[in-house]
Amino acid sequence: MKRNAPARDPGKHDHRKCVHTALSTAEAVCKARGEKLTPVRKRVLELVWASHRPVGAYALLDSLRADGRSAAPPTVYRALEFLLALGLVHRVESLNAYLGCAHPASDHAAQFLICRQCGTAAELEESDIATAIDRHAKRAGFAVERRTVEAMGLCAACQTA
Amino acid sequence: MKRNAPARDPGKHDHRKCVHTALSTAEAVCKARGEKLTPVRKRVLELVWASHRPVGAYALLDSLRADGRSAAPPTVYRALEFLLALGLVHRVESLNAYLGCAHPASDHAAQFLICRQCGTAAELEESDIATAIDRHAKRAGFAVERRTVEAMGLCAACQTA
DNA sequence: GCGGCATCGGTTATAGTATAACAATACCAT
DNA sequence: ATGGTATTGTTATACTATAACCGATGCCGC
Repeated sequence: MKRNAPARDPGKHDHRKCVHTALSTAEAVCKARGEKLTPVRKRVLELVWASHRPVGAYALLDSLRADGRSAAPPTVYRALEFLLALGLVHRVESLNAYLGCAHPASDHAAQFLICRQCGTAAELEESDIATAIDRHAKRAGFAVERRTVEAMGLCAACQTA
Repeated sequence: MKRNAPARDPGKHDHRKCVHTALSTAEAVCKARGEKLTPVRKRVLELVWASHRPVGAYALLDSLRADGRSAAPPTVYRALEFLLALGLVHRVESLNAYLGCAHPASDHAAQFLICRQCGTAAELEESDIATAIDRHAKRAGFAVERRTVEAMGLCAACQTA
């Protein structure tokens, strides 16, 4: 699997802007919730947003160390825990990896489309998927609290290639 | 989380029969596909079916060793790989654990309802959930190959308790 | 200012999950 | 019996995650 190319065709979006938006939103979310976006947390968020691919915790750790920062696994896991709690990043269960959240403002049920070829992940936020799950769960008497929905396959670009 | 009680109210189903059915079906599936259900594989399947809870690979390993069998991680991972390939067990991504498949005959898209209290997992097989995912994926130009759908929450029994 | 408290990050150690690589064995077909 | 293939044994190691403890920092009330 290719993992080093840019996450999307660079012609198709300004990734710098992408990251900048994510960081600004994060500042706003933290302010609103009375939480602090410390340098470590901010840097981890920035690193997660460095691509549109889910990133492993240890890859983030390596990047922190490359910054010259003293870091150990708890450093990155604590930052991720914080960011996850605020909905600023998602965990991709089927990859044990983390992804920047595209819509952190809302307390949403997200779904992911993960390309097995290029590794990019797109985030959906379709309420009817969540609703369908909840409906069948309810029929079984089950009270849903969290949903994990991840589709593996090929993105548009990798299908043609 | 309670993890030692029986998976369901023992009055509600004959679990011995449950396991027996799973093993017979497995024999049939293997025969039909020209694969061998060796003693290790059969035993791992039986252990996975010992409860209606997802079981970790290392718990299976401990059980194999308790049998007096010489076993190491690859022993159980190879058996699981085999059983997964035949659709006889599922992997629950959000728990890194394995669950006997309730409907191994069909090549189905399964969904799971996992109780965070008692640890039991119920398997659904609702085509409309898969269809909803596929529909939104298609709109994004994404070709779905596998879906992971796992709902965490409280089962009927644990809600009343 | 000072003490007390809470939060955060650093550090070490360890738990938990999974696979690579190679050796030995069992099984089957000829 | 012989050779080939599938399976299992064995050792080592990689990858993912958390526990526990400590020191630094900053804030708050007095």
